[in-house]
Amino acid sequence: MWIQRFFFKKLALINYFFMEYNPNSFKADIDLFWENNQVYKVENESSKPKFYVLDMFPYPSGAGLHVGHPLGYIASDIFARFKRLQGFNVLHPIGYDSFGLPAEQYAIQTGVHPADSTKANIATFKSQLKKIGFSYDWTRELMTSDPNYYKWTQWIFLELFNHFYNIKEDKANPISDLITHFEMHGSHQNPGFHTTVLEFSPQDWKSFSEKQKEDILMNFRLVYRTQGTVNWCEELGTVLANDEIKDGVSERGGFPVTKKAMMQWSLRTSAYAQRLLDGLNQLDWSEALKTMQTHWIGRSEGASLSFEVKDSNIKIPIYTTRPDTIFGATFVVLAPDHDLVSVLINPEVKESVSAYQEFVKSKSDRERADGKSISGVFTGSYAINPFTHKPIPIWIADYVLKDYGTGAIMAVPSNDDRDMAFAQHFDLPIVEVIDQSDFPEASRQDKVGKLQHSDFLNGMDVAKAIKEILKAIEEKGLGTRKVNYRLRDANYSRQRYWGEPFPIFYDEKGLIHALDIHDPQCQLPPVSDYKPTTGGKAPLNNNPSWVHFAEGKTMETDTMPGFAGSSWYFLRYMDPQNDKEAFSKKAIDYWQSVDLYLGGSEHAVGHLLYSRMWHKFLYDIGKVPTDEPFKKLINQGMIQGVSAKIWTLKNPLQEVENLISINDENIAIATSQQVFVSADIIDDIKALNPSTVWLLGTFPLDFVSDYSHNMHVANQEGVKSFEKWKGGNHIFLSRTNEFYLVSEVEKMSKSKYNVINPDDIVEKYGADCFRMYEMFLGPIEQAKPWDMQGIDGVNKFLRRFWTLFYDDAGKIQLSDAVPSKEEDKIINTCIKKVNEDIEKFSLNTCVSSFMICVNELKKIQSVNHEVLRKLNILLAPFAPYITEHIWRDIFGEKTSIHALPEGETSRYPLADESKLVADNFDYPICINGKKRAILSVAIQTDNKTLESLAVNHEDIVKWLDTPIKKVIIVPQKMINIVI
RNA sequence: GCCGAAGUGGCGGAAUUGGUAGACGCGCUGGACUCAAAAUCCAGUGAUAGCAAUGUCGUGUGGGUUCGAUUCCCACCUUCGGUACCA
Repeated sequence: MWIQRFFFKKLALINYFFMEYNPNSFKADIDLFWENNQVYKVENESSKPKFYVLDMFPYPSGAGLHVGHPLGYIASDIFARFKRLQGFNVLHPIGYDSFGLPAEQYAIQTGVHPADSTKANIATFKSQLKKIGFSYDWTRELMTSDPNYYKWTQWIFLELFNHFYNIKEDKANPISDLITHFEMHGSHQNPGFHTTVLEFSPQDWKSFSEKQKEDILMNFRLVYRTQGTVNWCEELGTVLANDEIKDGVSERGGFPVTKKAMMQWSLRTSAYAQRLLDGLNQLDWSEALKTMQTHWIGRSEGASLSFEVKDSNIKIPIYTTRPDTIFGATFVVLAPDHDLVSVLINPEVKESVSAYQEFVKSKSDRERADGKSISGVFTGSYAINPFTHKPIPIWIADYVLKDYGTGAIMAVPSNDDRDMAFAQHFDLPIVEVIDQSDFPEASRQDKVGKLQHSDFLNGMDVAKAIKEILKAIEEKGLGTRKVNYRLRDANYSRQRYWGEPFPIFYDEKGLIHALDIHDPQCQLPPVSDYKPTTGGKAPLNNNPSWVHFAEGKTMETDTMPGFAGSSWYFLRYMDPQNDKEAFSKKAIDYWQSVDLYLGGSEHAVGHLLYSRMWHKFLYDIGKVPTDEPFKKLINQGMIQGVSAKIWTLKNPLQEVENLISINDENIAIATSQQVFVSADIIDDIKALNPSTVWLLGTFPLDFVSDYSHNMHVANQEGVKSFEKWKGGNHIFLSRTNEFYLVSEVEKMSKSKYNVINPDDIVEKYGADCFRMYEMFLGPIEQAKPWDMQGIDGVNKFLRRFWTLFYDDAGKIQLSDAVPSKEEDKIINTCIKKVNEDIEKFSLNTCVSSFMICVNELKKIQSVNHEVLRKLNILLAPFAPYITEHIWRDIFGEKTSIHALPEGETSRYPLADESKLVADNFDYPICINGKKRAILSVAIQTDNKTLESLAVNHEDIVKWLDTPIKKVIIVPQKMINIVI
């Protein structure tokens, strides 16, 4: 008997081995098949229409890929495969944004060259990506830190350097054109976009020294050198990026950060402000994203005018969007670092002014913003209001910024909250110039109301008053209408090692010279130390022989910012191996621009704005045929991690007494011991001692024994391993032998110990399941926490799909019969829905449709060859492995499901609408909008018959105790009876 | 503060231009198969009252428009993301 059983079991095992769905049994085979046949290799020439699907450039961090990263990659891969199956020649590349701070930080700590750690990180990243089955053309892989790539980043830099923005032609032109203009006409009517107004004649120009000429041209070049401010951290001896600063202090060490002026390279983004704004109209981006860019560019219309200083010939230029309120301008405020401050200060206030300037400098951006405190000092001088002719005091205050407008404002307390607050704080006069009594909801800055106390403007509404006052300002020659942009030029220098070196050196006179980008000197040299040298000089100074590479020549030692390499990488994918140019004309003429870009909204204004500006510039100089790089853009939401947090005391020693008393144990506590408290007793303790200061620490998820609770619970073993991992002795307070943690949803990050590695999921469930589950989680744009709970549903679906083709006996014999009416309906419903939803990027509902389709086919036990073949192709973009396997194993195909032979225009099934027409429709009959009955009728039934059927329906009659007022029939939707 | 997104069962989420709220999946409950378990299959599953038929309530809150509102309008509340005094 037991022998028989044994035999039987063994047989079952064999069966299991061959016929059960086991994704990992054929994965390697298919990966090899794809690679050997170069299924995803894309040519720059094709008779097929092109389509370019781009993924956001990943930074290859040491932590590797977590389940959040692939969300967008999977979605774009589905779309790329969908397009390919529709007969498009699809460019779908990947590469790495491999310059960046983490690698440099790692180098400082370990001495490992960033190139080496980056290489290792990329290898990990790539192996992880490969496991998920993306249809990338790996021959086009690139990384920004590769000299063969950044050579062309340097080339673009030099092109920018050698161009200026021609405001008359509204495009970038060679700087040589401008020089010619200066030689012939001097500065007069020059077409160059610039920051500082200069006046000189052609004779002046000729007499200028090389250095003077250079300085003038710097005012026009699209990348230029200027005095910029950086976040300086004295204790670390380094410049910090914004995201390295937390709450006004350095993230590492918590040292104070101040503003420091340094000569910096800067990118003249402001020249393109209007075009960047206008270009948004033609883009298929979400309105949310366009709004964000619009705000960032921040166009405002107003007037620029001058206020004369009393008893002086100095004029203060100001910018205002509310010229109508000028009669209410009761003081003038300058930025503390405004150039005119030094000449305006009265001797007796000199000290207090300079003290205030120092005070402002010491404040970080964050402090300026956070501390709502009002500060400022009086300069001792007065300006004359050009309309009231009254003297008004001139102040300096840090709420006015040097970089915006003219760095000076006319303050109108009645119509600006900050001016009002300032006036009240320093007891300055306030004149209410706008009567807003008709608009009780309006804030003081809203442009509504009637003018008062404003001479000839009295009685006008705001819109009219603005028009009139502008006319008056221009007639009197006080100023002009002016458009301003919030968008500022971008700092293009970094005092860092791991970035693109500038192809720039300085001669003995300090003149700037460009290097040939093919010169090996342009490559990033090794350094003895990755830390900055004293005085905030960039780490490249640690290689003196590179810096002083020739007699009298000194290299620029700053490096380019992260956005340099990532602002054009999508163009390089078109022609990645080209060593003659960044990309060939042929390649760009074929691929044009990106058709679909998928990425996170964190890049909304940074990367996406810089890329657009570079692209417009490349368009201006004739290198690209389009002036916008990304036609359609979809933002993917973040997949968040669920973190386990543990309560701990900020100041254990003081609090310990209370804690012990409730724990009923006599524990000796050393000062170094940390006390952790179970979340379920935290309230009790808080009640005992309200002054206790609590902190939430992170608790690695690996140690949590039970994932199913709302609140994580660690058992004793988990607590022990946590303690071991922490090192030292700690005290854990809990009522039971379990320890309660707090669960929190937040960004997945290594430091929060909440990272889920996709490798593990692929290993357990297969790549197809992982891909479909990520899509099934919800809409692509929405952020959502990663939760493994539902993955079984997708896994079950794939198994059921498999059993349409395989049973215990092996392959199922498919039937060549014409599909039944029911089969046709099931498959065409699914085809229709999936086609529509992929286009809409509603991929979660696609997965649902597949589930419904398989469930229904299963129910009627369909073995129809045609139907199942269609379904297999339909599913291929989502689950490339199982479908490729079935394609070959069941349908006996020799070439890949994703490789359309020449001549086949589209393989992706299209719905046959005629199969979807139903004979009957079940009308819900509602009474006053509430469903009361269902009426099943033939589809052609006319409204009159419907009405009489409805009002006589047995479930309806009993409701009709009052007369019918109206019957509303919406064909093939519903019937509503109004009583 | 401002800008943007979103609030629907125990959970993830579905629902065309306003037209049967809760598709699909998870979880849960019961059943079949099994010596048993797993897997699989079948049925049920918003709340509430009722043995049931069925009724009432129900899409963050309060109003409004409409024959009919998750969807449109107004006000408010909450959460998430971005941003920082932009004249």
